[in-house]
Amino acid sequence: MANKKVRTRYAPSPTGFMHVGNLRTALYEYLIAKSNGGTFVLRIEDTDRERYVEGAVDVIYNTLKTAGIIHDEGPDVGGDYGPYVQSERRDMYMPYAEQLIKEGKAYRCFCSKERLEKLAEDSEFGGYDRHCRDLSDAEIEENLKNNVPYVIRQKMPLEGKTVFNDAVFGEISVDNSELQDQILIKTDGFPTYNFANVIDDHTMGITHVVRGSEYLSSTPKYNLLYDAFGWEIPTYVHLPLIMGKNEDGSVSKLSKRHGSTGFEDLIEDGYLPEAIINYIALLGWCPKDNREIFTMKELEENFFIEGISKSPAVFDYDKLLWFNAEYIKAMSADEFSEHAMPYYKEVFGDADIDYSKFTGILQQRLEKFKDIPEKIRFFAELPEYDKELFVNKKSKTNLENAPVNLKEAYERLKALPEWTADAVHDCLINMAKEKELKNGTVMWPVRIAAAGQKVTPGGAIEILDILGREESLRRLEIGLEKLG
RNA sequence: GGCCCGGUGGUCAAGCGGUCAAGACACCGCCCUUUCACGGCGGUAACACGAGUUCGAUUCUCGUCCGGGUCACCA
Repeated sequence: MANKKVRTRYAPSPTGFMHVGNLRTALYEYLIAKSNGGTFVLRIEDTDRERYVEGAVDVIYNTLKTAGIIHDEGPDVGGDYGPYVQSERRDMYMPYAEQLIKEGKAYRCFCSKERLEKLAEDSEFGGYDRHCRDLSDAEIEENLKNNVPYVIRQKMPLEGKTVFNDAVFGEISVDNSELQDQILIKTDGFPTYNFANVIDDHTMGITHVVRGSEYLSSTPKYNLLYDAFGWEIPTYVHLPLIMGKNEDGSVSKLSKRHGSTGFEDLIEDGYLPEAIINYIALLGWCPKDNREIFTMKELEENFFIEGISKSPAVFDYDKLLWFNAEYIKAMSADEFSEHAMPYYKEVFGDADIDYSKFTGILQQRLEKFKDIPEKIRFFAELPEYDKELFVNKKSKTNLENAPVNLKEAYERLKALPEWTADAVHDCLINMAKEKELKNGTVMWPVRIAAAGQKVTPGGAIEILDILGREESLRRLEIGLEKLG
């Protein structure tokens, strides 16, 4: 086994929605494969036609692609173990079930739905009573002849335990008496999810079955199937659940009521794919050196199964936001501008503007690109504001000195031969020095007049520089009017 | 309810018999500073509980409690 090449698979149902829990499962499957030089397979489990959603498969492709989780084999890229869409494999399951019948490990169950329902109502013993397990050959022949619909069930051992070893949770033991004679093939001839899963995983050579811990207690059923066929049981890697925090402080499995839980929702909310991946990689896994920032490549190099945690983790949007800001800060200026451009345009339309200056003031203080418009809107239009904004204790400004200093600054700026950031800077700093004032005493009223709001990205000098001479002076005049 | 799993600060988490119980996010304070941020420094805050085993338990065992998962002709 040690030498066997690792193969993992991600087997989503096309529902049109990629939950972050599923995304993390896909990520870990990918990382387990890649960190071992293995192969990552994508298999689409679309047997449930009733749940079929138009375009849902594309959502899967697009999500994996933008997330950087690239599969080596799959419906779109092919491979030696196809087909990779379950509905195209439907004919291969029945022979396996029939083989089990022949070997006495499974049987046809002719029980009607009504009988089963009654059974569930009547007894506190929930489950099938194995009524058809020991039908005589004659009875079976009779039913077959009369075309009585049937399912195929597996014969579970009546006593003993099934024990297996999970790579994360360790040894798990379940009494066989807990296990029902599970259905392998449904009345319509289609395999159940569990059965198809085992057949597919085996025939596709999957070595590591990675999935959420909700499968932990049903894993013995899978193993009994592997045993029945005499197949090697794969390595199981069960992942802890991702939880969401409820308003009352309790936690439960992450769902839509906790906020955005789909990959596309998160993107829509302004989170970068790299940040999302980085964050969820650490939600349930910890590197040896406790590092936080990882590119996908670095994750591939550092991931190891023993680092996976057993306990469920609460999804923390604050931490995700921090990752997002880190990724924004780490961008080159050009990269930042490229991401920011749609938002710049949202505020300024097609105006001819040197946006690089915006990038300069925004990059270090931005958490999400979608926050840009609200941060720079005041450049496009001076907001209504109250003159009380000119009062700031720390800068030692008040309604008495603000008009005086603003007036002085205005006159000096107006006389400036050229309007550059340096020129404006020197002008205002010199004024403060000459008047023996704190820099802030001069800067504060200027910035307030120029911006019309208390909090701004960048200071007075950057704002004046971006606004340009004409608009700057106009705004300062408005400020003086307000104060006068 | 039966069965399975989990339980270190508000959150993510290191730890794997002997530590003053790391680190990150969030929060608070200070510094830097023309606001806000960024950055720097510092702070508050945790081993669910009770028995064992042991010279010594956050680490091992059992019980209790709490939390979650699972018991389909769904996937």
